[in-house]
Amino acid sequence: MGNMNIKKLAQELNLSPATVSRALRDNYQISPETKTKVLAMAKKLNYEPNPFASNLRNQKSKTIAVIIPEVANNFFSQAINGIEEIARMRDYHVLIYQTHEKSETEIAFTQRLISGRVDGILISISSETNDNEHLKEIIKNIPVVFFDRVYEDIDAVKITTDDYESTYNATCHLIACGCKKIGYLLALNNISTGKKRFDGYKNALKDNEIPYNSDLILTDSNNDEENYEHIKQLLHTQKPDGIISSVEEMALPCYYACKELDIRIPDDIKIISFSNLKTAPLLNPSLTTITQPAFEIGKEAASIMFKILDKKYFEPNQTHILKSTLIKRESTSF
Amino acid sequence: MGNMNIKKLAQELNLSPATVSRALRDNYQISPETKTKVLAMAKKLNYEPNPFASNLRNQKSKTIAVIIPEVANNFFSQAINGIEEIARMRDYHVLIYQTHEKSETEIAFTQRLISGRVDGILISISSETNDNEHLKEIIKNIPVVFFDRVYEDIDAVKITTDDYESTYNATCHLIACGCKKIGYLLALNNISTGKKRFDGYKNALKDNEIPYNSDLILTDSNNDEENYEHIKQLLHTQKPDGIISSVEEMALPCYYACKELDIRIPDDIKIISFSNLKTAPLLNPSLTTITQPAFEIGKEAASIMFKILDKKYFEPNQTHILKSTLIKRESTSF
DNA sequence: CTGTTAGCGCTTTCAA
DNA sequence: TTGAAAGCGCTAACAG
Repeated sequence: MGNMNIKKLAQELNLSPATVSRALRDNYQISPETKTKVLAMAKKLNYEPNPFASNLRNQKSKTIAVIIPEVANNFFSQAINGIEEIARMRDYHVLIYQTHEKSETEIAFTQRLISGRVDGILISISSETNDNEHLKEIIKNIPVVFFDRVYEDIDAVKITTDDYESTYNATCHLIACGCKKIGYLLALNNISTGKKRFDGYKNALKDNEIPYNSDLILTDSNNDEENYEHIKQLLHTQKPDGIISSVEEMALPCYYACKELDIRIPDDIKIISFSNLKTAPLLNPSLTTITQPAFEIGKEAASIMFKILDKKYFEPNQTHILKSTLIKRESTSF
Repeated sequence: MGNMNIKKLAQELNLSPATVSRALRDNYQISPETKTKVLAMAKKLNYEPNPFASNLRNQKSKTIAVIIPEVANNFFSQAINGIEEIARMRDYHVLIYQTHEKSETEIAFTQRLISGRVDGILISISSETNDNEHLKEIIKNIPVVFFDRVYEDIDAVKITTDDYESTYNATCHLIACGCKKIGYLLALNNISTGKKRFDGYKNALKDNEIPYNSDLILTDSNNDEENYEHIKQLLHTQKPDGIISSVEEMALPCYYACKELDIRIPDDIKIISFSNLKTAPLLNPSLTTITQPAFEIGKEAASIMFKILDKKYFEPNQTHILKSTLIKRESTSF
């Protein structure tokens, strides 16, 4: 029977399209009888309004975009879960874009979105990024909420966790456990998220009067094998008795390397990592983690986006900070 | 400067909107000089065509929908990764919908999509589902590709893995390792995916002349705590020497239960599970897994969708089967 | 309470 | 090679 549309539906009912439109949108001007008739016929004929026509007419899309580095990541997939949950409650649609950490891809996506395809953008920036002119531009036209990985120098709402405190506390914890030579696996060091985490580590050392030693710092090389070799080297040559890993992706090869080098965790070395790995307690031994409330961050970011869209949000540049949890595992006993 | 549109852009260039439109779409009728002028101005003014206007006009959306049970799942997040990769190459947009295993939600989503909001739908069905009239309906209007979790009785393209062979081989492997009493953690038993996996187990037993014992079968109860208690009970009362888990979500509590009950893996019991957990080799001991090529399934599903959209696909009801891998871990030695 | 009409921004005949 | 005009399906003014 081809595609249904409001005109055909109106004909079927001997009404004008306008009346049908109003009835479907539960407009107060329409008589109850007409409404029920229209609704019944719409259901019977399986009518769904064409969203592009409405979007074009209304200049809004009932859609939000989520730009993230990677879906297949324990943090981001949980965050999407939270975002989608809120969006569904509002009958909004969710578009997903992965940058794979490439600044170029991020720019291309944001550029495409200035067309009005979405009512708002939730973004967690790529680690490669440093130039953010594209976002400063787009922010003038579309509401943007940053989450987890944010630009410090952009005026916008930001949802993060307490990156600085997390590593500060974790480092202090290791020191309290007797560690004297704590290595740091550094990632995201181009962006504030990574810088804050690193600062937390450095300041914890300073406050505990442990000298900072750059030989104990290993920077992510964005190449799995290379990374693994570097980690092995660090463990072998420096023999740290503690490790703080700023991302899960570096903690895991560190685990492998310890196995290969016969370094016992936690006796020879204690490892704490940012991680949202659900099986952390099952690892051998358990991974002590700084766990971010990923799901809640997603929900919070989406909720605030809807407040903005509803014009019910009045603190345009506020940063909301949710707390991460340092999860110590019984089985690892630290 | 408000929102740019093709009319303003045309004015700026002293051309008609029609010409500008053609130039932007690289129409052969337009002179090269005009094209370069138009392109330059479009870039300068940050012009992006309004997608809703084009979609309305062209009756297509450059968007595909992905309907899945859950994003925060190792299999599905990797599959999305594959889908998004292919979509990006074609400048397509990807909408994500999570059913959370609820049939009702699945129906609501598909219903909303008959409006033409998307050019195609990739779906992995919810485990709760049994009625699929909604999909039979929608399939008449929009191309649908099923992946991983499919309806057997719907005529459509399907991408799956070799569910039957996977559990058949895994079970044979356990038997070859000396297991005589193999339990089965049953999930997805309403849908063909789960049924095939279960059949593989049962037939492997039969072919090895091991009697089927329903006391060794534990059905997923959709409640984490309840599940955990049931698993503990199974382990305690039946004392199986092997376990096949049809989903990762049941293998992990089984691991916990073994720890609690002091059952040694793999000495007392050997566990094999469907799983796309990247850290499986780091578990204590390593989890032997049936690992599905999640990323490749996503890519394959998306590729075939685009062939369909390009009218270059001519086997409407074909099922494509990708092979899973039984990954044995050295450290577990089985 | 309902109908007529115009227009959202784009593309595509048809005409020049 | 370019322009004028119509229309995709919907909704909001305006009119009755």
